[in-house]
Amino acid sequence: MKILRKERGGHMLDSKLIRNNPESVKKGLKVRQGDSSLVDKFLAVDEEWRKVTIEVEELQAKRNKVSDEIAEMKKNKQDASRIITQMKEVSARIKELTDKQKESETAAQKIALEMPNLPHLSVPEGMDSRDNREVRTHGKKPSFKFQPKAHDELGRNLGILNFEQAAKISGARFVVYHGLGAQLERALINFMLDLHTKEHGYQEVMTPVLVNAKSMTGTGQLPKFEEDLFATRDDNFYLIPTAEVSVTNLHADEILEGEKLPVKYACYSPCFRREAGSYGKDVKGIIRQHQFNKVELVKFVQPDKSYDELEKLTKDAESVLQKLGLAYRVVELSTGDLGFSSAKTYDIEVWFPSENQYREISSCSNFESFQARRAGIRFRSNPKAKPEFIHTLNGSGLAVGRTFAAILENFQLEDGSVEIPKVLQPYLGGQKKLEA
RNA sequence: GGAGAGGUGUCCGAGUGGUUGAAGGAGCACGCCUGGAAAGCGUGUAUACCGCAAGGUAUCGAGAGUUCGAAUCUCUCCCUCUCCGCCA
Repeated sequence: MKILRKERGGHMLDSKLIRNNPESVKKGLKVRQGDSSLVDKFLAVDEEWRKVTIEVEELQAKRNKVSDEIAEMKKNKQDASRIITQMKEVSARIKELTDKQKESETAAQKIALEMPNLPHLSVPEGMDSRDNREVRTHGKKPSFKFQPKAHDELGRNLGILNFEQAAKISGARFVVYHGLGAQLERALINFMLDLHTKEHGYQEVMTPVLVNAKSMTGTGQLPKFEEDLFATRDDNFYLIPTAEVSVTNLHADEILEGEKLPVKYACYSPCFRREAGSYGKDVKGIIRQHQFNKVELVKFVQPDKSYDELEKLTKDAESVLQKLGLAYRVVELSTGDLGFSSAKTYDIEVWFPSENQYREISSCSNFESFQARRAGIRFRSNPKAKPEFIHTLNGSGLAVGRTFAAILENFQLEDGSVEIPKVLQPYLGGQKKLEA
């Protein structure tokens, strides 16, 4: 029976919301280019579930009552065999109905887990990324008196990036960092973690990068996006595509104390993505790799604060770019471009001179209670209050490889050397420049 | 990998087939007591689902089974701990 409870809790959207406001849920799904027919499918199965459940519970109530009577009779040495025979039938019927109940339960869950989150009302409506809205820009784009080179060319020439070796030992979409390159990557990780832990109040964690299917379901990667994930062959593990998965699930099936909120974590981890369906896209350089490093920020907050916290989270991520001196802009994703689990997302895009365009380097999202419902993360606003679903947020702070690439491109000199941003120099033994 | 032990409510901990949602204790909350506090005494202290409600149902690691009835019996799995082996 426990599984029933768990599965009910496993819905992404509140099943009561779907039941009571099917039209607004449909609208929400439509506006983000989702499949609104899922609502009617869910409702049909849910109705069946409720019908069976009511009957099951009535019979169970009867069984419980008669069982007590049988116990009483036996105690008084009375013959109970007639009732026992009757109850055999009742039990058989319960079994039958329970199977049916489980069936509709599973079906309802399957549908519900496929439903994406509903967008927040402030999110601009749109079909796709072309309808995203620029919120602000920051920093001055560098101007060059020469043709700026792409980061992969710079990295190769400096001897700090080696794609051939990576292809040899692994395959396409991998890279090997050498010497100061490896050190720069490490410096960036340390710089970001120090900034977020010392100045922004995040608690540092380091988690497993291999997680189970339950965790992947909790944050929304499963069941729908299995093809994007790497999995281990002989054990039931998935490699995390982002530390969001392991960090958010840190508090799965927990009830947090309201006074301790917000809980904020910063986590460095390697991330693994199959990039299925992105063949031919960003094949050059380190922009799109199967494995990359990222410092992730994750927050658990009270629902009424989550949108303020999203603004703060985005600014925390932005401050990394500000300190590094990289030009960027913040973009608000339209309903059509929103990630599966997100209610609202800001992308931070850093300037890439060789491409003459901004590219995503961070994605900051408010998931509201979507992940909390799937993962069972709740809080009590005070010790006596009823538990409520918490709101979860996360954002890259930042994608390290892309930051590495942006530094090479933005701070390159005509001779192919690269100036190291001041804030990173202490992390590199005072080194001021990358030179061949 | 081998051998063994164990998984019960916020925590500790009883419970081996019948009013056990679950003894007892701790903690916490409220009340009494007190000049105030401690002690002491009393009361309360899970979650989810269905239902307008009354109420009902479920939950003692997970799943399956035996039974009229399972926290208690059987099987499978997961996890934790101890010892041995191996090892960064």
